[in-house]
Amino acid sequence: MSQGTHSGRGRGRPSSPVLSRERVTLAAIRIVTEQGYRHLTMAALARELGVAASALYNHVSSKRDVLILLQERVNERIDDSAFGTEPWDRALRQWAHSYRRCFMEHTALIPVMAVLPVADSPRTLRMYERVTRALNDAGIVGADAVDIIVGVEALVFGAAYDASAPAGIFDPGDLEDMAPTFTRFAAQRSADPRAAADRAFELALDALIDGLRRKYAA
Amino acid sequence: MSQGTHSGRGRGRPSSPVLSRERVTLAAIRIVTEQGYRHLTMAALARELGVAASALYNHVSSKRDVLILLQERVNERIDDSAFGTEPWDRALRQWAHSYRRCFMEHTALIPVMAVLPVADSPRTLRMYERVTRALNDAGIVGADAVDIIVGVEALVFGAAYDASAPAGIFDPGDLEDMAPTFTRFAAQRSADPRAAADRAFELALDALIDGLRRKYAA
DNA sequence: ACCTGAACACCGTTCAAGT
DNA sequence: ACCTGAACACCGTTCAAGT
Repeated sequence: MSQGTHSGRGRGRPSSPVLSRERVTLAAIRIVTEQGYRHLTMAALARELGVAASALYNHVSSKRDVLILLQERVNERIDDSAFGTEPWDRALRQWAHSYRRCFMEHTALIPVMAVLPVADSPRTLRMYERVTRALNDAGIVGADAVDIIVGVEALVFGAAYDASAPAGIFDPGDLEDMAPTFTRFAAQRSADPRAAADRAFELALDALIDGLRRKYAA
Repeated sequence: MSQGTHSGRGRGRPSSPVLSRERVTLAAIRIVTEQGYRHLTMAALARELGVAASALYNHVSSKRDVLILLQERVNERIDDSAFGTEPWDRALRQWAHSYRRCFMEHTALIPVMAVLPVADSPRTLRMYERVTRALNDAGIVGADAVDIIVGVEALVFGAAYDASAPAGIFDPGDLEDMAPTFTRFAAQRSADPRAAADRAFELALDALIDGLRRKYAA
């Protein structure tokens, strides 16, 4: 579970090492933002850092480990501050919006993130604690509070995929005759697919939260 | 877009070919159900069919193409029949449940499915038409109808991931002190994580649909 | 038209050897 | 402790050659 040989604080020669988990993480972020996840390979990571690929394994245990490091950084930017100031329903809404925005450009992390034990991600755990506490203060306790987190997260992940989809996925092409009603209703989508994805998410999220509000009304 | 050299209906010698898109699909399903997606490689697929890996490329254009074929088969089993008989809100609920059940064991297909143009998937398009039509009959028209599909789908995909997660992902381990409230609320989850995932999905879906029902009340 | 066999350009990961 | 270089066991895909 706990990997990561930390650099030399002991005595002995001070031959300060080139690599560290921190450096690996930063290099990974650079590659991902500049070239995309397709180009994030152990070889590319090593090249970016000016070392042999095998050297990376002194600091991370696998490529999955690198993805977890990356996920931790992305998670850091999710804004959950509203849980301190706003009523729970408004805070939940703001949190979900920020959450989705963070993962829209990082859908490659979703399969990792969605099944990652919280024990391996302190940031995530801290976030969950904050949300749970706010729900608790609002009278939503026990399994229900966790279920709400899980449910909202599910919508967020799915919506992040949708937002990352290429334009025109709802264009039926030459299959139009098969789905005349859908084609007609989906036509506007092609104009601004990004805005359409935003609206779809907002519609679902607002309905979800409205349903929750009603269920847990004070 | 249209690949797939169909087998010989013409004259010439009847040297009936070994492969076909159908056979490739069936072999892929066999591998996936018996060994899991990790083992689905072009080499394994070829071995299963008793041919060279390069032979596959006479029938599919890429591995992604195989995954699309697979997705088409999984999609086939989603039950949308309730849209013919039940009120739209109940039908939506039943559809979402079936949808999630189908993709729980096929989360590997979600990244493909979520960004796949409907023009490449007749089954999906037909399903969308059916849902749209039912919503239309209930007075929900235009972009909203498509947004509802997209929103429900997002929740379904995210929830499918959650349901496929290994047991104990909400166990904080030695980080318990960091999140006491969350730990307490999540404790029950470890007993039966499958049932917990089901409940979380149901809670979110019911809230979502309740919110929609209220918004589009007749 | 459809298949084989060899080859290509990659992957992630391991490990003996060095300092 | 940390790095290199070589090697391993794979990937997906292409293509000339056969029938």
